[in-house]
Amino acid sequence: MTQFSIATFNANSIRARLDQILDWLAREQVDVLCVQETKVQDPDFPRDPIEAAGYNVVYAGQKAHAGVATISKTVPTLTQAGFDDGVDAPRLLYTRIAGLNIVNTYVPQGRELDHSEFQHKLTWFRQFREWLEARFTPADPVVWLGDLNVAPADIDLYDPVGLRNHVDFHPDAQAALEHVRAWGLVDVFRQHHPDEPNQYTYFDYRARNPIERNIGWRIDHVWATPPLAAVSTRAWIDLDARRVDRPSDHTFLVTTFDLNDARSLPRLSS
DNA sequence: ATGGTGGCACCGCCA
Repeated sequence: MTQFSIATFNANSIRARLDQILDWLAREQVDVLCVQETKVQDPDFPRDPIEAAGYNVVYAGQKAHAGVATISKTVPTLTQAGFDDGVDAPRLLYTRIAGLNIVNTYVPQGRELDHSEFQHKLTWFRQFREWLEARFTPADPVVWLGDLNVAPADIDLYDPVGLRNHVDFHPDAQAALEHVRAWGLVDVFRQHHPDEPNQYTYFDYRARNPIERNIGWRIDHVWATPPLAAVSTRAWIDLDARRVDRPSDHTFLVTTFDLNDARSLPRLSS
């Protein structure tokens, strides 16, 4: 049984986390790693060391903020950065790999409820659903993953009461994310871990010992269309990859799929 | 604890 593994990681600067990423790839041997917050403009992207490690990489970035990259063992047959208007290029990177439509996104965080960036966040989700609708149907093999900057439910963060009005947990943000889900997506991590608490992908390193004190959020996600979710075999959060000497605040989130079970995967051939 | 740390910019901004 061939397992196809796809991971996501908000690096908060791919140059600062390059050693961590290369070490992790060497150990986990995933087929695809989607990276967010690369924080580097394309001419300065560290593609040589990634290719030297035996991986292909495509990327769309800008100076200092946002930016996405998709690292893969095989070369994507299709690549597109950003929405069609080209305005949001550093937040969305679409690739087609092994017949799967892989959408790597870094959703706007939103800053504060009364900030225009929060409206941008809500608009972004609506725009993203339209982007999906224009290209795919829920019968296609589509996987959407990345830093989605929303904890979908109370179980997905450490203090659902105190953080009710946080931009990553506000009902408006949850509804905007739900609007995308309702197009036809399944939370693959939750599918494998229903009702399991304390499964977090983000630990704010402004708090002291956030992992030990469980100060976490599940805001990074892997969502898939039903036929693809149906052949997912596992999903897990890799807390061990965190570096003590240079801690990242997000973790690696990994999902595997059994692509040999292709009966339910129409249009899988690339 | 309305702080805290970390990254990259440039001497503040963003998360």
